[in-house]
Amino acid sequence: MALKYSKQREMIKDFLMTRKDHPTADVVYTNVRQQNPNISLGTVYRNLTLLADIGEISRIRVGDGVDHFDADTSPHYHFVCTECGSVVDLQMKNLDEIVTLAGANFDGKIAGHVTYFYGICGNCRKPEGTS
Amino acid sequence: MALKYSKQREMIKDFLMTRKDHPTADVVYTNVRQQNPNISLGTVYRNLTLLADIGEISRIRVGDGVDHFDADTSPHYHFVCTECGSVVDLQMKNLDEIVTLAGANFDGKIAGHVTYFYGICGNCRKPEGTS
DNA sequence: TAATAAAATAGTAATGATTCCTGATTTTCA
DNA sequence: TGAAAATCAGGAATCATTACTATTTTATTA
Repeated sequence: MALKYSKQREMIKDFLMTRKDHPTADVVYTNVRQQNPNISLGTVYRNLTLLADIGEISRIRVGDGVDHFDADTSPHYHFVCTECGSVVDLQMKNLDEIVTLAGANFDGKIAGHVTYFYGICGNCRKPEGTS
Repeated sequence: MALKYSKQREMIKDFLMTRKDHPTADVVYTNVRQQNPNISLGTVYRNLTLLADIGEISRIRVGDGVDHFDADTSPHYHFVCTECGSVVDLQMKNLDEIVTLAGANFDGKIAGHVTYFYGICGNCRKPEGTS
């Protein structure tokens, strides 16, 4: 079970760290392939899952049927554009206090929450040809 | 495009209304099949999507890779058990004010939010054999 | 009520994201 | 260096969901 170094894993992590958006496995694959044309899609998936499991990256699910990945593991919220599908970070305070609200009338143990916002992003909002 | 009556659609909606939990398409399928053994899985998916599109039911995505459906379309929040995977309703106030927080430092237009909570449900929390 | 157009169905094939499998290659460390 | 363990490439398999098509239902209208 001991983790061993892998060139591929390093490339995947490095690529993810260069991106402010939150690429999908397939986007990671096509990009990393430009440096290493032999890397396989399975390797990308396996390493993204591994990195997420050990907490070096985080997996983002925003209901579009595809997992996104983020090299920034600090807690923060995301916005999904319903027009272009882009996923971007939001600058806002943490909302952990809502867990208390949720637990008030509940007999289980709430460990955390998942929140994301949706709407039209700044780019899609601008009409065509507006400078 | 006019909607026509369909026995299958009625059965699906009726079944969903009897459930407090939030069944997946496959659960709907196996249950409705007890009344109508000829119904096809495609018909279940098509009608669930149609009913969700016209707002008669709602589609719930809680990151487990499977869509859940809910006959209660009023806005409310869900809890997902990380142990047994069950999805249940939470009794708590609406959190729409967080959309304002999210929009404060953002140049797009935020239309809404998706929030769900996770942890251990009341059933899974109880040790075996405890009465 | 019969004819007819539109919508819906059953059954099956196709899709797309992701995971699994296998034999070959790397990494690690004694 | 040598060998065990981890990782890889490539491809097959899985699983939820959607698409396709010939047939059946529903609704409308003569």
